[in-house]
Amino acid sequence: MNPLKGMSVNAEVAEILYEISELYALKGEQYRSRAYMMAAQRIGSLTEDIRKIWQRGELQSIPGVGKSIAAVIEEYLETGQSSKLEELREGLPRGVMELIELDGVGPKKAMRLYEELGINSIDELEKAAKAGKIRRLKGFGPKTEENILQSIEEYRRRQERFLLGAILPVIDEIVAYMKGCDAVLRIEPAGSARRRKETVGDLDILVLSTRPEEVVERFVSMPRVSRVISQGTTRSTVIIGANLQVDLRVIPPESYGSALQYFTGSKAHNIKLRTIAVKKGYKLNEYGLFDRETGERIAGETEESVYKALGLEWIEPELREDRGEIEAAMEGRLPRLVKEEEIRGDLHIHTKWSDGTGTIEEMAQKAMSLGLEYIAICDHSKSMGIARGLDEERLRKQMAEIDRLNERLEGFTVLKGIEVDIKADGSLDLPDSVLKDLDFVVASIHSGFKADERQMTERMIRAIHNDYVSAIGHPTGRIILRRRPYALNLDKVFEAAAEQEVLMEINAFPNRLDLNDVNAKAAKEHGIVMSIGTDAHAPNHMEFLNLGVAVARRGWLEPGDVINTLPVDELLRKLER
DNA sequence: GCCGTTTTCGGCCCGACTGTTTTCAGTCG
Repeated sequence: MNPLKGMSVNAEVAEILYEISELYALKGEQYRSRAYMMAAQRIGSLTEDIRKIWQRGELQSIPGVGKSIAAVIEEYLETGQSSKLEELREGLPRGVMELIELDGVGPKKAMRLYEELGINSIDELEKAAKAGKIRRLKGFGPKTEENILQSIEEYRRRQERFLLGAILPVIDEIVAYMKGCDAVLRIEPAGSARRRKETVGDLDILVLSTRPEEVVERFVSMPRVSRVISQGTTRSTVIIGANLQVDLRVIPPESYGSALQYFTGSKAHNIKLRTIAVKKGYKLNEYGLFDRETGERIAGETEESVYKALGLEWIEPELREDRGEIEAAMEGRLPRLVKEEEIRGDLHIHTKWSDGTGTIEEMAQKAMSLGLEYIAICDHSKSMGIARGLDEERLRKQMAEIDRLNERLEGFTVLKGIEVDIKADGSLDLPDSVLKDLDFVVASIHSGFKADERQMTERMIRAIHNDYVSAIGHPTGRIILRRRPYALNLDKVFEAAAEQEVLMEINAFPNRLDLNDVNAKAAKEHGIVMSIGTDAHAPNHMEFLNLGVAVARRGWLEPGDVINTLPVDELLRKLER
């Protein structure tokens, strides 16, 4: 059974290259390792199916892919295997790879543990550490041994990453506590949270202060800190709760912009930026942009000043993934990203009629309080028995209730909709005779996830060809950290959707975010317009709209790419068939 | 292994912190 099944081919190829990169790192070939890492990262972000690029013979046009890596990719696409990977794996027991998962253990230590003590698994490492064998190695000591044991403990209860939606409230908590210290002049979350990545591995908090020690002191004494990993004069790392790592950086005021830039990342984005700096005779770090010769400060107070001095437009944090944004900034063709305040409605709402907890009116009231102008009620259809899905009769009743409610509401519209189930054969769970009377039809797959790619793709394309479908709901079906996307040829799905002018949903529910950023960008490139819906099952779920906007922004979407930026009358005109 | 208005060879981002070292290597972000 191929563990990569269900991933896109691009993700499979990236995965292979990542593993090769890690194996080279263990062998001490850091530059070769990095080359594979860069190529993997870039391929994971490609919006075009890599098979197409290969068929055109243009693999080497991908930045970071040269002759050798192109050959690895080609072999993998042809045979589903990589002889280079096999070869590297043979040279090293699998367990050694496991060791570098531990905090504080990198390729060098892992290899020495393996070569000198024959350790090739985390379990063996634990035994050796408990027996006091680690401290006897040259360059290791009692402290390292103790840290290894602690890291093993953390590794075992570690949750790889956290949902963005779960992390944002924690950030608010930390910011509020830190503001209680008057040495804190300004505090800002940076890192992947600022980039609004769908999952966050750890938190980076940036503080402006002229009294850094006091700030660090406040930081390590936060209420939920369970372990202090490091505590310096300008920098500290702690674990809060069971396993959330939080990094603090304290920066003097004059370096605000460069520090914010630096700590926002991503790593790949920053490396590229610093390479540009080097070529221009500068040095870029968290304190500013400096002339390499004279040491003179060129920029640093604002992020804009740093980008400008490097010949770039300022780049929105959500774009900073080295997915082409630096090239776009050089050429002045960055997108004008859609903003949260431009979203006028939520196009995927559940109510008590099926498995939601709010009435239609409660959902409308909440939407109004959020400043929205409309919502689309999209309860489940009948085959979702568990969710009390609606049959035609109940749906008609709901539609009548919405009509009555709309008569009472001013400056707000409740749209009549449905989240209709796409059945195994691609037909829909409700007849056209009722779908045609709705304003907004979301069609989604909720069963039969195990079907193969061809079946799944055909099923979805058939649904796209229904005359009354407005949008495909959570198109890939993935649940972040839990369920892989179903096998689907998205390229073909997007082609059909573009041709039929069917929307693709960006489902904003925290553990869905489906389409994701890369797929949203790919859909845009196919000429598809997207709809953002929170899939709210309770009134406060509508606050997740910001997560959907985050995905859209990370997918380079502009206001015209998102249908809910339209006022309700224009929206309805667009949806007419 | 990749890449090129300093280069087709010789570089490859940069600094903080820790633990082990008496001046630095490894790791991390």
